[in-house]
Amino acid sequence: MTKGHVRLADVAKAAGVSQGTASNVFSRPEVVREEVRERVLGIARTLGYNGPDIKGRLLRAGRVNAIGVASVEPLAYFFEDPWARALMTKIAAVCDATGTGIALVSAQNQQKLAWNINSALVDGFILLCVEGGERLVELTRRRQLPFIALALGGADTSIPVIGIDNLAGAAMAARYLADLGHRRFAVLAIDHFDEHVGATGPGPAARSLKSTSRDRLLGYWQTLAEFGIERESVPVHGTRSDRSSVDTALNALFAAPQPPTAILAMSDRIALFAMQWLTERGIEVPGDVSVIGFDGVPEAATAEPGLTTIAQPFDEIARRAVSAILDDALPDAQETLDVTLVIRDSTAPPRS
Amino acid sequence: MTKGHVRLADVAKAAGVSQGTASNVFSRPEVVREEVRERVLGIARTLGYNGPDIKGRLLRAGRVNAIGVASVEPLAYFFEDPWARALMTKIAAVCDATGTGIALVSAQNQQKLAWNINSALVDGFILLCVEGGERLVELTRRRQLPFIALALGGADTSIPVIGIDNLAGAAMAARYLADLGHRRFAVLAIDHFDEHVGATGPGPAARSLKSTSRDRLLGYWQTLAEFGIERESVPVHGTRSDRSSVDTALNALFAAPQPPTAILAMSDRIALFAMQWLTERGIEVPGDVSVIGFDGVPEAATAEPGLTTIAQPFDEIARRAVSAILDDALPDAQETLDVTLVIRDSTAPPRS
DNA sequence: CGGAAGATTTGAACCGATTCAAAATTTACG
DNA sequence: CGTAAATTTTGAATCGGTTCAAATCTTCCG
Repeated sequence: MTKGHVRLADVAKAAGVSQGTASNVFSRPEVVREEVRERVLGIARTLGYNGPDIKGRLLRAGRVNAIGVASVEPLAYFFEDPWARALMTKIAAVCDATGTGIALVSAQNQQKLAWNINSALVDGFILLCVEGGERLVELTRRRQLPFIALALGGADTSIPVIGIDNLAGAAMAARYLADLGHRRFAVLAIDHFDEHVGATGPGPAARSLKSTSRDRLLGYWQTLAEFGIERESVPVHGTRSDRSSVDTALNALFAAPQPPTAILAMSDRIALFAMQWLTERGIEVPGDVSVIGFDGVPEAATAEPGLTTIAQPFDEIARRAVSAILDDALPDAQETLDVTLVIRDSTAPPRS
Repeated sequence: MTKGHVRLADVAKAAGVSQGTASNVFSRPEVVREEVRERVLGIARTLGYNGPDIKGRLLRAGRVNAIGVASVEPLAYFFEDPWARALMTKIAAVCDATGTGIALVSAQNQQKLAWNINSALVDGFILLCVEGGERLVELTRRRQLPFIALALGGADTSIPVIGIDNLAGAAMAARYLADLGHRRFAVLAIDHFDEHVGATGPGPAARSLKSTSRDRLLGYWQTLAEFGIERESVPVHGTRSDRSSVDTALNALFAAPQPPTAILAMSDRIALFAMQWLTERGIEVPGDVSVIGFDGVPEAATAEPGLTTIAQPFDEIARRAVSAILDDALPDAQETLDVTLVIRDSTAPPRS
């Protein structure tokens, strides 16, 4: 057999045509005389040449036809986290329609992440900025490729961002429960803080938070205030978005003399963990306690009971993000999309 | 500012060194005299050059440091299907540890798929062969990169495959239920057939099936035979692995005069749909009907009740698959891994 | 001071294709 | 048949780096 690799040049020589013609046979066949085309293709087959190597083409064309989705979380995050999954599903659908590939970029540590971002073969990046978003943006910027950040709050308007109206969404959630008659609330936050914020008052909380959770918290507070509920009376517990930290928070919450009748969870993931905890302890949802989530992931719909939540327009986010990269249509300003309240069975008026 | 792009050559010229030295500054800094290195780096910064472009390096090095995971399903499949997700989670973990990227390859139609496989910038492929596996293998083969097929049954031993012992797994499932005392079984298959196989007898079923479902079916049959249960008496219903086709199958099944007391589902996904259907109709699991799945996806553990199932060693599969690509350690023969029975709460003795 | 050994730097080839102006060939037509 | 127009083919440049043998520069030592 042929040792080494067969290159286009080899085929061209063997077929007795110029490399330019050989190239055309594969990439613009209509321009080559049929007879020649057949011959070249024949020779190619004989030599075991299977069309142009993508690497050469790429170098020349400069376009990869793939977009990178990056996050500071480990790679498995894309498949494990409900929010990431919901988003990726939609992004995947859009990419599928346009014939674009998806490259997952991530790494355990910052250094590896930097390397991975620099060496990812993509035409641009979609950044999942759950945490440490600024750092991710910083790394990506260097790459000098189009990118768009998701879920990144922040003052820096030079960063193209597609976000959602966290403040309004949280307000909607709080208002819905307050309208149902609830007055004793508790918040389960996305971020983790060392002290239980509920105990230390609202000051440090607002300061130490990432913008997503800050806005959601503000939205809750703002609306509850309208109902005469003061910040200080609403315990806020940080979590790590995993089962055990949610359990810890709930243990503390329900050990108190006046446990909440309504739980404002900053994500569906946390809300679902909370529902599990409650159900396992015989606390009825929504009978004893109402739970409302945030995000609108598919799992919220199939949970038992169905989780009332604030739904993000994943479709729209995905569509805009992909088009921002592919059509180089980066938004001028930071785009903020609206969220909607989806009412299911995890919320009801408090037991009187 | 600099118009166009800054190339390594530009930096070299501006710094008054050869391109070779400039290259070394970035890729093998220890070989360049410190003074020169500093100067070149300084110039680079001034010019806005952020290190070697990956495309050039790639062309030369030939290695991408990414593996492709391909499937004939749409791209969203990777994030939506529980089995794919479970596998991807593990693959992602392994890749994370080795600093390898993941590129998702897939397409709506065969033609696009071929194109996508050919143009994916990867060092090798892991093939998720749920359906149409042979075609996928065929396409990938042309690419002349290392690849390994998962879940591909078949006689062709020239294809490197990591599989599981479907026959033994199915046998284990059937035996467990039969030992519990069940005698009236029904099978929910992964494949879809036009006619309900149960009605037409076992012949066509075995013939028309993909190897995975064929082996599982054979495993069921084989073991049930030991308990004196004949093939003909076990209805086998095809599904499309979606809610509605499972519903259809169950409707037919439970409309019969003697509905089954035990359901052998060929995947957890199907089993979970079945449990939902049963629960919604007030049929108790495992009180009235026992359900056993196959695969061992995470969702099986958190379902209510927990789903008894045959667990695949996802960890091991992922580890071997990735290493097969990265270390070019393609298995000589087809590897078959063992599965294990995981007993949860969806199975119990039949109501006497 | 001469020369060997070691440390740096150079320059050109190479990776595998695409592209395009110019040359060669074919076709069309008076 | 001659020539203009249209169609094909050619050849060399280019994409943006890496690599390595050879050339040059430093050190070190007798």
